[in-house]
Amino acid sequence: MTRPAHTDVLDRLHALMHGLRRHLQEAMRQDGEGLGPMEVRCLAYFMRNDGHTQSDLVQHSGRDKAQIARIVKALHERGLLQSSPDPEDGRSQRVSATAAGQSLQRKMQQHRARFEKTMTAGLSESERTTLLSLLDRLQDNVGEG
Amino acid sequence: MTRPAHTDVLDRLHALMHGLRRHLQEAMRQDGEGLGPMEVRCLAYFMRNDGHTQSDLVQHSGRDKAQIARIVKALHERGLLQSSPDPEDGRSQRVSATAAGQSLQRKMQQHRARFEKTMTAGLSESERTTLLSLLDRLQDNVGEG
DNA sequence: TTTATTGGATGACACTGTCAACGACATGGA
DNA sequence: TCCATGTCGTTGACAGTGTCATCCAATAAA
Repeated sequence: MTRPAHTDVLDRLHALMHGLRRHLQEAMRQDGEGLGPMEVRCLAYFMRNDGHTQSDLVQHSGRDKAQIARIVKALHERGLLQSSPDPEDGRSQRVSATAAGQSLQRKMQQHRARFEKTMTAGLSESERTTLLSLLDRLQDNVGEG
Repeated sequence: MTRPAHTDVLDRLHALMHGLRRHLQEAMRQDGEGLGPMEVRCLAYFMRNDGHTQSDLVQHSGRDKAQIARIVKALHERGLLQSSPDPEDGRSQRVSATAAGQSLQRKMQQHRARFEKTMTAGLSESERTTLLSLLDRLQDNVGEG
């Protein structure tokens, strides 16, 4: 008899992410002016790292630079990000969030925080810590390939 | 001073899934005849639930029926799934995996199991159990909306 | 100066997820 | 029986995401 499957963690993670995306995208549509999750993340990055470049974000996030370039462009066109040429490197643009971008990002961050709180409801502080550390260890195991 | 962010779990899960998708898609390209992850899942479902219908899978997975329909169709055209009309309901098709589908799915399942093993390397059995139970509790918290 | 590298933009494509609409069949009630 | 309503499955359309390859301009290295 074939064993049912040693993929419990995988299955759980997948199911969890599915419900998670639905929830967050819902919230973003209501209150996020139609921004996608990645756009929110990108905005958050440049709010926390004012004046960084696209490349910085590419390196930090591990995402494809094409994807980042398009997201930055879209946020720029919406007036949520602004860029100024890097005085030390003519290829780079130093990116930062506009006032509108900061305001919107704060609202989105509250959404995310509220959602995380809902998701982790019923977990004690030590359970939460345990979960975080376990997830980090999984991440370390798949990080380098 | 603004608090850094109470979205640690969210962030971890997101990062984890990103690396995870890359790994699995890589494996599927090598050894999976170009099947997408969802196609593999779908195939696995009909292998474990022989003779079920598309609707069963829709209900079980929570996915959109349009998505399921296209995946089933694709797998059908590749000769990995076969369907026969339901004698009790002229609208339904009873779906099952062909021999080729079963063989391929077994290979994919091994990939998934191996990957899960890599991912959870270094976790003791009790840690693994703890992780599963914590993930389930998160799932419960977001499951119903 | 010539060459290699890097930041960034763009095109192309695949996978996923979602919504709307449709045809075919099923079922309940008038 | 006939009609309304609901369900199974199909298809079209579209948005978001992830990836690869290519290109330009500017910089750094030879």
